[in-house]
Amino acid sequence: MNKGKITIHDISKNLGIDSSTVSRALNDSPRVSKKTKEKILKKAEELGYQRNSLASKLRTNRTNTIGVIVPRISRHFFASVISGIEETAFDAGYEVIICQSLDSYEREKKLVDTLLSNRVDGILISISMGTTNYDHFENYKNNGFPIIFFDRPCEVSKNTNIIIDDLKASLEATEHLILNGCKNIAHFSGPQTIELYRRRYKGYIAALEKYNFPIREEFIFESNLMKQDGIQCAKEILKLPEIDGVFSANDVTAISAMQYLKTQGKKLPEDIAFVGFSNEPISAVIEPSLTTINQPDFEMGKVASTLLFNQINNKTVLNQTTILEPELIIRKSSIKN
Amino acid sequence: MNKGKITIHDISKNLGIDSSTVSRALNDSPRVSKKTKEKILKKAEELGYQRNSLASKLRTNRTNTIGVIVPRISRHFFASVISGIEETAFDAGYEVIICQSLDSYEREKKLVDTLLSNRVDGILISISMGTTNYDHFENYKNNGFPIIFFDRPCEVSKNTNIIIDDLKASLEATEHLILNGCKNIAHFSGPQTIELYRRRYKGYIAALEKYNFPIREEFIFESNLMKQDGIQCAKEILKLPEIDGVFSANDVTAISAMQYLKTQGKKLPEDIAFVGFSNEPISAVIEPSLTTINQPDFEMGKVASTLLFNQINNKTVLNQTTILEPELIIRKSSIKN
DNA sequence: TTTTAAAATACAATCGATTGTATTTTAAAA
DNA sequence: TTTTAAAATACAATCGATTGTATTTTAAAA
Repeated sequence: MNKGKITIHDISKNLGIDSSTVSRALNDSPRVSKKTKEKILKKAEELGYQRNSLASKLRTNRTNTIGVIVPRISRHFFASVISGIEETAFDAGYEVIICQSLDSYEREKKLVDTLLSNRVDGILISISMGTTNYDHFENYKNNGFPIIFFDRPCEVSKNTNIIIDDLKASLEATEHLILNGCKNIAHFSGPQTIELYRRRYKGYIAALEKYNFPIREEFIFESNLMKQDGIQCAKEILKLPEIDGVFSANDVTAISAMQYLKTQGKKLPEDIAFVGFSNEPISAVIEPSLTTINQPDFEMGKVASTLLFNQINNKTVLNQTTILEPELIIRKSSIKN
Repeated sequence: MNKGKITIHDISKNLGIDSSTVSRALNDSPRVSKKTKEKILKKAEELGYQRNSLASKLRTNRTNTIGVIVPRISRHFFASVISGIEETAFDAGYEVIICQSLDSYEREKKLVDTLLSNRVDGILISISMGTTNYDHFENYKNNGFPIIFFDRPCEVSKNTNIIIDDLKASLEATEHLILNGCKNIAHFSGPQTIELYRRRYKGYIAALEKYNFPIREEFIFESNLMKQDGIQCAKEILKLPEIDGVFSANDVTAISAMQYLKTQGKKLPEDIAFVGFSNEPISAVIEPSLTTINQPDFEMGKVASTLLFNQINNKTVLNQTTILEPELIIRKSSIKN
């Protein structure tokens, strides 16, 4: 029936009140009398009026919307960051548009474009693994558009980044293996094009150096840290029987490696101890349960969004890196009795 | 510097070409000559023009955007459904706005409202656990607005629902426990206000009836199926030592119950066999690995979105339920040697 | 009761893109 | 070279809400 949506003009005509007054009434402006407001609100309800945000956003040049781009929403870490963002956003009266880049550069670029054409007030992004070119951010940053990078920072030029102290956490994780008797510790590393994995790598190296352990290139396995990469790494490890500990740059790879090694008759943690990174929910329930680094995910979301809202409202761009503290969660996979 | 965004009017003035021609050129209309198009495209690029989707959507009364509301994006099942939706949407040239209701009725209502005020062309929704009142859908449905319900259908009046065959799957799951020697099978059930959990409950009952097993009320535990509910259920089970099998309406509860029972010295599956529902990734890696029902998640997303796009474009509302086939994945938790 | 200030409401322009219609330009036909 | 049809471009209205300014109404003060 009622094909065309009800507009303020319908209410206006219906009541013989100018649409500007209707608009002000619906926005609870003090310029409209109580009596008129009530009449308008009642009629709006009656006609099933629903504000057209597109028109409102176009006119006011303010969308009260932010965009969030993460590699994948299914990752527990990102889902938690998003929860943190949404909580802050809700309180601040912002809408949140969630997007996943699936770690593809092309997709990420397209998403940034779509968000901007929808005139979001700011963007929070954890850049995709496939991204090595940052031009699509530079343009907008130069115009003072608020973009904040979290977890996986933007490496070029000055930006507002929110990261965790990967280096320190990785050093601690590796040190923990050393203190638990590991002599030959391998590292499952991610793509070195990504700053975050370089920091984790550096933490591993720093721990070895601290204890005067030799750095052995053949103990370092670089991959995309997917499930199948873990199996591949595990196979390589079996060729190097002296390896008695692994610090993996994420949980997923550690877990798939562990599962494979178990099928090959390895005893964990007795033969090989493991420490992961991220504290995926799965880590707590596998056997042996995985020692890992817990990241302050929810907090990261809150911090990132709070900073973004500040930038949006004060128009002050900080270009400053905030570092949050992660925490080593000790479980069974790293304790050789 | 360049505070105000570039519009077609800037290009228009800059080249002395009317803005309508600029608009048509940017949309590759055949009404503009090749030469003019090239000139306009070049200038647009040069000025860093970016279309204002808000204005475009307002004018055309078409947003090419759909909204998706799920209880939580972190749930593997929903993340996969979303991937399916996004794939179809991408091919069809639609934007997707992802929202999570966190199983709250209030939040869900607000999200529906926000999506509609942003004039999405249609909505895909898996209703929240907290939702028992469906008025917020009825209004819009009556106006012919395309809404499709998936996984957790809308129970009132006629709607387009896409569900899996929960009853059949639950029957199979329970039957599987019976065939593997379980004599006293408990059921962890969800809120009976939700159709989906009623169907799973019915499947459980149907299996018992098929094999002439008595239905014992004290073996049926209703909860919200969260992690802590599983522990609670496990505690109850310990008081009923005759229970030798459990069919749980989701994996999360099954897993936390299993973990608790293990700490209490129970042998799984020897003492108590388990079958879950959902095939969460975690199910494959716990010990014993959990037998469960795999739902065609990605496919559900594709089917739901395809149906939605049809409704949007043909204006034909089907009000028809599509039932997809789930699959029993047999792992170790249910096989008593 | 008249004057005046304040309160309430109306008028009109605007945000940026789109689109039906009118006008101008170009090229083909006479 | 003039006429005519087609191609290209310009004009102007519109989508729905907002907002600065102008006008009208109301209520208080004189």
